[in-house]
Amino acid sequence: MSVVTRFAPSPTGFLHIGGARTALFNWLFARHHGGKFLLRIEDTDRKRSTQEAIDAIFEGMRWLDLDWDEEPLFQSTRAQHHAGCARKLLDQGKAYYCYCTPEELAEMREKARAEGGRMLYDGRWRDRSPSEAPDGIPPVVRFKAPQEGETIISDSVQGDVRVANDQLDDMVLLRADGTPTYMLSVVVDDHDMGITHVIRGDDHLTNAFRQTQLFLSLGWSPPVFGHIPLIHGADGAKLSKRHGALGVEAYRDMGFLPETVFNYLLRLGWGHGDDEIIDRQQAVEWFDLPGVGRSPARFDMDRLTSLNAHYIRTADDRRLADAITPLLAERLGSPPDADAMSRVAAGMPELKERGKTLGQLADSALFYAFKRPLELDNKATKILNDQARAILGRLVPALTTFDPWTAENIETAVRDFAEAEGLKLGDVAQPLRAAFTGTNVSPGIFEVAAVLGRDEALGRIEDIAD
RNA sequence: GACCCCAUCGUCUAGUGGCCUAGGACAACAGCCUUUCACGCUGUAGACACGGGUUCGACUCCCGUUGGGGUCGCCA
Repeated sequence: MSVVTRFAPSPTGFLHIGGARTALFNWLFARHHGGKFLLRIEDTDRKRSTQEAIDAIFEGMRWLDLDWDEEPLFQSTRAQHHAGCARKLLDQGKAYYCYCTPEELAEMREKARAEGGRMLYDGRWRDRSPSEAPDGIPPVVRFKAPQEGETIISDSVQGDVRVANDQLDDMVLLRADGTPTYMLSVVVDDHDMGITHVIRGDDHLTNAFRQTQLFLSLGWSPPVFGHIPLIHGADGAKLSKRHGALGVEAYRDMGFLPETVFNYLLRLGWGHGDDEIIDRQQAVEWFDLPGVGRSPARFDMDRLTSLNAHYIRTADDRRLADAITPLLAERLGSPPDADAMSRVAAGMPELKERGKTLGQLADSALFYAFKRPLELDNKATKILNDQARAILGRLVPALTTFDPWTAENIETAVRDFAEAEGLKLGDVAQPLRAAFTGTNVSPGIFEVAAVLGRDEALGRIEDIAD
């Protein structure tokens, strides 16, 4: 059997981190098994669905490079067909009209709660004749669910889960206005799309029972379910806006690389021995449902950040320079010029060892983009006292006597100078750093000097030296 | 409240009855390296929720308790 999975978000908001992981697992599972990964937009709630949300979902998927097969299916376009399936059940006596008013249902739940039972529909119209229908109340169509026995799903993640059928009520298939509900639409679409594996959040586990019954009632065999545990916030509760549950684009904007988010999400609830750094190719090869854990995982920003530091360190220099260009422009107040950017690119091998996010990377690269004379921060000002300025003044001639201008030669020159002057290397290096960068923290100072070039380097020294 | 799910270091996890004096990673702490900051390296601290079984032997299997989570819409 060839595998077909799907990701079916409802476009009522951005692609949040939990949804992204669901998409990731579906994508991985399909790719691992050489099957198809489909996308379905569940926009049946027209009031809450927006084009912005649809765009955000597509964008998030592309950012993570989760490519889908075939054109995305918009569920709203299939409403007629869904309703037809409900009528078929009606004709076969597997569904019925219910004339309860919302008030009546509210009262029913109120009573159930008071009596300590489940807040279920009591099936009061299940066996009543339509001739008893009250005037002026448009009915909904309810599914005539089995009342005895139990429903079992063999979940690929959770194992066999069973529930007594009397714990499940007759769900609404068609609303009073004739539009299909989520329960009906999902089942019909999953069937029509040939979905073999439904991988989704654990919060859908109870829906799986009802959907299984519906599949059976329509004469179809249900797909294999895999309910993956939810992602929780640091406090252990379901990730919500309260916890800063953000869209993937928010993580992009915070300076995280897509491969970081990919790797992080992958390791949340799934593991492969002691492996931590796993690229997409390796993930496709290794991923499978039996490896997915059953307990919820908490979102950990520290770990995400640490992974990002790793992926920045190993990323291509040119790509990083391009990625931080807009951030530099923001900080400078205008786009960095070509000279500035070539220095930034040249300095990238050392810079990327230090930045944990693209924002930090931009901050640390900023001094390369500055124009002379540099503005000194407090630390640099403190370092550049009269004595330090005098030292730098005497150092200048020593920096003009050798070629080529390489980190190695610069280091030799500075060390020789320090020795000749009876100074510790730090007595020269720290003032140099302050002069070159305007601050007290930077990559190795000889590499910085080399990247700046002799003219720029000497210029920056002369700007502050006596 | 009812139903369902879950339970190993602070966090993510390895572990599928003996390889476990429970391994790795992040975070924490100490140190080394060093011109600063990182990186890197070394080390320290840190967990099988509890109670019963089953077994020659349980982190691993069963039951209960406790704790956490999810679901109970004419939302998806």
